[in-house]
Order: sequence, then C-alpha cells, then structure tokens
Amino acid sequence: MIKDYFIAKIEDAIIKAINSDKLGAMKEYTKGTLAVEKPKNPAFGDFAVNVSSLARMARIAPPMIAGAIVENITDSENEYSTVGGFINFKAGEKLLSSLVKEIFEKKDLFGKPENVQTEKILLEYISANPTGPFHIGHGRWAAMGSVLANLLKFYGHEVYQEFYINDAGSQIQKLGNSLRIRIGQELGENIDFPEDEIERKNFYPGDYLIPVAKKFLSENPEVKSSQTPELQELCDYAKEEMERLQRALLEGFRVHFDKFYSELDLHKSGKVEKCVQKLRDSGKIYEKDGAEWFKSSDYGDDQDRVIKKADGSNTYLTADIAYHIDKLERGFDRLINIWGADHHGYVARVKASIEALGYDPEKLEVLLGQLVNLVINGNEVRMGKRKNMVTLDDLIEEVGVDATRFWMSMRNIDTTLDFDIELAKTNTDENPVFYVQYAHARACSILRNVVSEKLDTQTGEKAPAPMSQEELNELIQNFTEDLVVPTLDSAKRLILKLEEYKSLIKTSAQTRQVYTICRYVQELASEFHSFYNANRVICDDKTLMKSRIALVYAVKTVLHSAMENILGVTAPERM
RNA sequence: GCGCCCGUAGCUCAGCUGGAUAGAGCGUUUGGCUACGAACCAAAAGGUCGGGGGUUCGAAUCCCUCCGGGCGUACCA
Repeated sequence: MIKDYFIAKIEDAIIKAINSDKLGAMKEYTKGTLAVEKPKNPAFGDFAVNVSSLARMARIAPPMIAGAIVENITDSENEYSTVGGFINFKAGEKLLSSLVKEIFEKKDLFGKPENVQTEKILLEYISANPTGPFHIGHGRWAAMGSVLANLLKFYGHEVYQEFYINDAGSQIQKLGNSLRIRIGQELGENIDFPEDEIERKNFYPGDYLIPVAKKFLSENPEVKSSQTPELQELCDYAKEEMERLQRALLEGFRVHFDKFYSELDLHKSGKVEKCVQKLRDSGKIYEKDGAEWFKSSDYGDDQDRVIKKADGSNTYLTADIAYHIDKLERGFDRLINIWGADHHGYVARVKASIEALGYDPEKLEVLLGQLVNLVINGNEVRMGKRKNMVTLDDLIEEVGVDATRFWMSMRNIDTTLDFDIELAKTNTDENPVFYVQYAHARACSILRNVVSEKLDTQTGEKAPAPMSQEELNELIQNFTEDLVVPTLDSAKRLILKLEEYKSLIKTSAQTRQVYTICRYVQELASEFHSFYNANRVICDDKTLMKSRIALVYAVKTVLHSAMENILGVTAPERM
C-alpha cells in the first residue's frame, strides 16, 4: 500500500536522523507513533504525516523536525516536501503505474489482504420469529449481514452464516390461534379477532394468514369447521408456511444462510436442559419466588435474570444461552451477532452466561443496529414490531433488490435509518446505486466501443475499430507498467482512489462497518465520471488511448468486485 | 431514575488512534452534449459542528455537565 510505503520511508528517516543527532532530545522512535493522513488540500500532496506529536520528545519545533526527517529520506522516485509540521508526499510514476499493474494481475481479487490473521466466524443475523412476513427493519439486518459475510470472506475469514428461528414459545400458539380464526372466516363462520386492544395482542391479525388459511383448506378438504384441527397442527402448518415464505424472500434478496437453526430443535436435543444443569453446577443459580435465577450481576449485568420460571418452563434467555454455548462448542473462534438496538439489554446477560460457563465472553461480538424509520409523506412512521406492517417484500417490489440492499447498507449501523419510501418509489434516479451502476455500465460501454467499427451517420461509411479485439486482449493479459504512464497526470486522483480499495477492505472488515464500502463505490464512480468528462478515452493518439483504456478496465474491475462480490448489487454492462 | 445510541449545511449523512481553510449527496443558482452513455460533468451559494465548561500548542473528535430525540429497563419472545 502506498501509505505503508510512505510511512516506512519516514520511519527509516527518523531512525537515521536520530542516529546522526538531528532530532534534539529524541533518542528512540517506536513504529506506529505516526499516522498517515490525507491532506485536506490536494495541492499539498497525496498523503501527509504530521510530526508535531514528536515535538514533546525532541524538544524542538515541529518544522525543524519535519526538515530533519526529510533530509534523511532516500527516495528519488517520489516527492517529499514540508509545510510546518507536515511532511507531504506525492506519489511518482512508478508507484502509480505499479498499482494499476496490480489490478491487472489480481483482477477480482484486488484488495484482498495478504498475511492477515483469519478466524473461523459464525455470523448470526435476522433471526426473526416465523410468525409473519419480514418487515422493513429485518431488511436492514438481511442486507448488512450478507454484505458483512461477503466482506469477511473476502478478507480471508472462514464465515458460517446462521439464522436462529424463534420457533418455540407462546408466539407460535398465537400464530396457530390466529390461523384458526382465518380458517373460520374462510368457512363463513361468524368469527373475528377480539376488538379489545389487550386481548388482540394474543393474535396476529395481519392479512397474511388469509392465503395460508385458504391453502390449508384446499389441502385439508375434510375440515368443515375451524374447531376441527388440533392447535398443534395449525401451529406447525402456519409456522412452516411462514418459514417457507421467509426463505424464498431471502433467496431473492441474495441472502444465503448456511444453516437455519431451530430453537425448537435445540429444546428437543436436550441441550437447553443440559445448559441449565451446568449453570446450576456453576453455583450461580439461586431460587427466589419459586423461580430459578442466574446471578448475572456477578458478571457485569445490572440485575439477575430468571432462567427457569415458577411454572418450570424456560425463559427465552435460557434457550439463547444454550444456543450460544452450542455455537462455541462447534469450534468457532468468534461469534458475531447483528441485533437490533431494542435487544441491547441482552448483550450483558448472554456474555455473563458465557463467562459463567467457562468460555471467553470476548469471543462474542454483538453489533447493535439502530432501527429503521419509515418515512411516508415526510412523516416518520415508527416501526412497531407487529403494527404498521410494511413488509420487506413490498419494499423490494417497489424499489428493487439492488436499491434496497444498497440503501439498507449505506448507513453507519449506529444511526437510525430513515427509509423514505416516497423518494425510493417516485425518484429512483436519485438513488446512489444508479449512479454507481451507471459508472460501471459506462466503463463497459467504452470497452465495447473501442473494439467496434464506427458508422459515420452522414456518409454511411464504416470506419475501422480504434483497436482490434486482439489488441485489447493483449493489453489486458500482458499489461506492462509503462502502458499507463501517458495518462498518469490526468488520472492521478482516480488511481489513488483505486488504491484506497486495499486499505478500505482492511478497515471495513476489521470495524465491521459495511457502509464504508457503499461510500467508496460512490466516490470511485464519481472520480471515474470526472475523468471521463475531462479526458476522451477513444482518441487519435493510440498510446494515450491504450493508456486510458487500461485505466477504464481497472476501474471496471474494482467496481465490479466491490459491487458484485461484496455488496451483492448487480454491476450491469448496460442500462 | 438507570443503561445504550444519536444531535455537523434547508434535507440525508461522512469526518479514521485529537492536527493544515469542517466534507459529500439531494435540493437551490449558473455553465457544459455535431465526439466514447448529459442516468454525467464543472462551478457558486449555504455551517456559532445542540448549549456551557474542562484537558491540550491544537477539540466536531477526549472528559464533565445540561438540553433535545430514539431504544431498552418482563417469571414476552
């Protein structure tokens, strides 16, 4: 990386300067003290390092320090200059052209870090109840989770994606009872959900069970009354139907899980009871008011938690503890969960249980995502879990998979996402994803045109293609560094932006912040559009043309890799 | 009350472990297609970084405090 190259030169020079006594009182330097940054004003240089922080040790003024360091730099290929306490760096031809070469060599793998420590990661996300269709909020976890999985894999980690199905507990009974009412209605019975708000909460009155009831009746023609089927049968039927719908949506949304882990199966396996027993054995369980409590406050939680209710049944937390222990026992180095911020209280208690059972709680990393607000006609509509249902299905149908994935991934996970449905519907041109796709399509178009015969509209005569297909293939397969030199001056910003992809992948994967990838592709697209408008790629000067074509190909390669392989957004060849 | 997140341009947001004149997109205004895709580009206007203290040579960034907003605070899942 250019940054690494630059800082290495600086650090070498500092050591030399110290050895020749040019840095005052400073007698040693530990690597990593200085950091490379991008100058606010590009006229200063491509990169800069501020040496002011060394002033305290050296006891001389920052400009003097900068001067002493620059004097000791041995590098004739790149430019160094000082302004105050800053040392500025301008990349030379060789560095820039070798970078383009790297893209040609690595193609889709450009940016994949080398020599990094990798882990076996279990990434859990969405984990919704199978009691209804996904709502918009689930879309955020779906998009971010799958992008993060792609990113971590590209980084080099081994990633296993899992969806925990909350298919146990009272909500499934509610679902079955709700289906019974819909079946009754289909059969013409005078039956409906309770009007009373509180009683109504024991049901799922959404329309989505109507088609399920119809399907059930067509498959079970012998049922003539809503009271005939057993509750369990209705529960299972509705649940399976919901799971089927959820999974179909995920496939279409380009979200692929390695496993759907059923809470019910977890209970059946006996793992939950085993886990409870282990907790008892650990001595961290006590009885109060007829229930068994886990002393999670011993591990930083703000209060103790019920693990077994007075009626002998388990809480949701109990199963979740067992699930996380199971993940650890399956041998993962790291567990990453994406949870909605409304579950943030859970982090401390799950970590507490992991620690109590003798595992390392640091292995669990919970990414808390702020929720999604739906904006309709400029007004925020709060997304309650089961009210104001705007389904993810509806949203995807309105704005498309690409735009939904991009939009849901483009914000910092710490900020509440405002999804303006009117904007997404009526004004899709303003969506940044189109801007990026356009850049890719434009690059493809240029690469098509350069090998196409040109028809003169006035004379009707055909002119030969600016380049033959063979020449283009040769250029792509045997790229040499000098090829791109003629266009370096005009394309410097673009090349530096391409270079940034390498450090982006690293920091983005390490911080788990996928929105940075969305920002990056927009910035790269922007640089490319600027370059395109300022320089005619297909031109009479063939050397220059080849040089620019090489650059267009490099941009296309990086855009394609970031979009298709990481963001899961299509990179179209034409639009 | 307590815990977590947020408050930066009219709107939506960046701003990396403190550093050079706080940046983008949308919107507004003004230019640019007889040439590779104008779904684009170039430029302008627009900011007491929620308020107040503190640390520092230096704070949007770190600490304290207040104000405003969101979420949570179950023997629900």
